[in-house]
Amino acid sequence: MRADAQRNRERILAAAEEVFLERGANVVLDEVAKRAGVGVATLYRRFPTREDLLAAAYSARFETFAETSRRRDAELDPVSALRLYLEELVQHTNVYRGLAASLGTVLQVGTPGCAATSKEGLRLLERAQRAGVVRLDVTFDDLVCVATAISLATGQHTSSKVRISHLVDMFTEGMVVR
Amino acid sequence: MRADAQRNRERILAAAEEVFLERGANVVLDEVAKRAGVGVATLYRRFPTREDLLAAAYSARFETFAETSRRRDAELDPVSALRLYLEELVQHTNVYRGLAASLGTVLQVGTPGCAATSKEGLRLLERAQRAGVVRLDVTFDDLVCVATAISLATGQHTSSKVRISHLVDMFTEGMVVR
DNA sequence: TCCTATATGGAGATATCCTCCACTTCGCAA
DNA sequence: TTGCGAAGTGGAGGATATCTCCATATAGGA
Repeated sequence: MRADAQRNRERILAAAEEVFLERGANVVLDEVAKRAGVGVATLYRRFPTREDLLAAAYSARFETFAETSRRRDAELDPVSALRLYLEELVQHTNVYRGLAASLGTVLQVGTPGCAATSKEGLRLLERAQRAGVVRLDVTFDDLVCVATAISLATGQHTSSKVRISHLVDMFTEGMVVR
Repeated sequence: MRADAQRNRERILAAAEEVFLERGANVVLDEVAKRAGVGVATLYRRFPTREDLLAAAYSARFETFAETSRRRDAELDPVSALRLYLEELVQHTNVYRGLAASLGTVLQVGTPGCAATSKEGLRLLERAQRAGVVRLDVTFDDLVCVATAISLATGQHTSSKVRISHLVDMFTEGMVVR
């Protein structure tokens, strides 16, 4: 990519981050372009769909999230690790209002951060399954569905950390082998 | 309501049912008006928002659904009844492609069928809670969010009865007292 | 039959998405 | 350096969708 294009790409991501934070994941994209000081065409050329932009804007956060999770691996038993992963995934999803409904799509976009997050989730899931503490019929997509449900249930109202934690507990219990 | 207005209302609902089934819940509403042989203004006057129209068009189905659920009350234990309710709610939601995202709003619109469905869900939930088999901190809104998430996760692909059932199981497990 | 509250339709104002293309800029090769 | 082709750009405007305004029509009671 040409240097100027790269520069614009970064400006767009910075603007997207700001605008999504302020006004949610469903803002008019012209607003993002304007804030980035760039034409809409440039934005659409680089990020053909809203999900592409969301995934890219969120990539860095997701990257950090995955890395953090990976790093504390040894400290937690498989179920606690999975539980915490889910809780943090929901919290991240709630950062952009309206992201919940697209979480599945966004995670599939394949941005480095999204890929890392999916990979880490899968790793934790499989670890727990190998340890025989989580049901074998649970898939990573199921986890995403759980995170979506919790995010939908808690996203509207101002971040109720307690309630998120509560719901995560509840549904993690549902996945545990008894 | 004047007789001609009533007639038009019914035509709009019949057209909406057809069009939503064929092309999903996000079709252009002009299409519905055209098929009903009515101006758009008439449609918007009667159903100010898409959700109003969806709720009205879906009212009959939801009515039947609630009634069916109510009728088999004696045959099932509280958890099985709740589980089946959830599964059927998701299946109904998937009938109109794209309805999932509006499920919460639609259920709140207060059409007779929607009200009956909410009421029945709440009844089943409270019955299970009184029987001490479902956690007391689960609300009806949580159920709706779960149904929405499952519907979002399964709605795109056809023939996902197995997957729906699996996800419903998982979430139900989580809500059960152990 | 008349009269008016009620209802109608479709043109068009408004909003959003996305593309086209004339023009600009980068950066390599000579 | 400079020239030049490939890469990139912006914003006007087409396409699509939503929703309203208001001149006109009509049901149905008096």
